[in-house]
Amino acid sequence: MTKSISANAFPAHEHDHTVCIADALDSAEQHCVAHQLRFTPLRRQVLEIVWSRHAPIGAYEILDELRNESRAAAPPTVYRALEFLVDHGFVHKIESLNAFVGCDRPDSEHVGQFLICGSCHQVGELDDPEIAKLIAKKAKTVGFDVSHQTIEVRGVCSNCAGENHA
Amino acid sequence: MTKSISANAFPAHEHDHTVCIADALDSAEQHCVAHQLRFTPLRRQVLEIVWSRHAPIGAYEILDELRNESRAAAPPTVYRALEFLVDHGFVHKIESLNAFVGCDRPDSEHVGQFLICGSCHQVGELDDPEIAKLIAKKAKTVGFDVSHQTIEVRGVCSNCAGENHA
DNA sequence: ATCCGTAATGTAATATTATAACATAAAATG
DNA sequence: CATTTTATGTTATAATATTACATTACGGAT
Repeated sequence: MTKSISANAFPAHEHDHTVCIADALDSAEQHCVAHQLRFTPLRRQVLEIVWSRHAPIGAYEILDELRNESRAAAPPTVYRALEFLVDHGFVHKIESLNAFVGCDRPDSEHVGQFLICGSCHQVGELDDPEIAKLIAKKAKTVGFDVSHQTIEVRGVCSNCAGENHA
Repeated sequence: MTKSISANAFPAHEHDHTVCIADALDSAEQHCVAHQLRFTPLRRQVLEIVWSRHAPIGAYEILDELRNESRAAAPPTVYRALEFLVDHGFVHKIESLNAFVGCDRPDSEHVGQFLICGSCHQVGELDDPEIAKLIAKKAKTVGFDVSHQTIEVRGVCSNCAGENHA
């Protein structure tokens, strides 16, 4: 069975963040061991900060958190850690927000399709091959050969839609 | 017949820019008249600059052009004109580039799907309802109600793919 | 035509996001 | 343990975008 939505997509608002953060860090660590990547303290720390927010976080917010955790840091510190995390699929950049979210599926070569809730500001991640294929196919009809897709969708998640019943 | 790709998508590299720029300005002007929008000299000038590039152009590049054309200008001048142009569909923002491209179809309520050529840096615009519908449908399966889609695709356009024959 | 209210633009300052360049430190490799 | 590479520290600056407030131009009422 292929999951078409990430495990971290719009968890119930009350869910236990500590567990999913720990899972994500473990998963990243395992992936790094398996692929001979250096999961340094800084990279782990940045990934933990990203996950802790559980919503898109800006580079300078990460920087503030690092400093709160009494780590000497400047912008390049953060951007370099993010570059590593993005390159290896532990984090995605949301272009339309200039912000970053954690991804718990570093292994799959997925094209993230992001669902950005305008109410709770959390981001769910679809990884639907049908969407990717349709786009590639349509582009091909005009002779365009696709190498990468950026898909970011605004709207309202189910948790938030359900909360207006008052 | 519904066109699924914009007239401005990847014209031959030798095409006559002056004509498409003039067409776009005329089209924008007509739209503004019809909708009681003020197509001021500044807005026209910015739109013309955007179209002249015929590829994504940054706000500060527009600013430089304005100044070249001996118009007093500061960043807000540009960003406000762009806001108007984007709001009314004369220009789209390419989020992944922090840059802007002209659109020649202000009327249609289209969700632009942008094809960004990594070689010539031009941008084609698909406006394919199937893609939009599929995304909305897939999002719905996880309870997400879509209001806006940002779709930006990297790759190589047909003109550029054909140019490597040496 | 003149006044008035609104919308657009001018202007100065500053916020936010991101990178360049070079120095230092830590780790992997032979 | 010496060497090479990779990662991080540090300073400065580039690139993108907005806030706040002053001024001007426009559109509608009289």
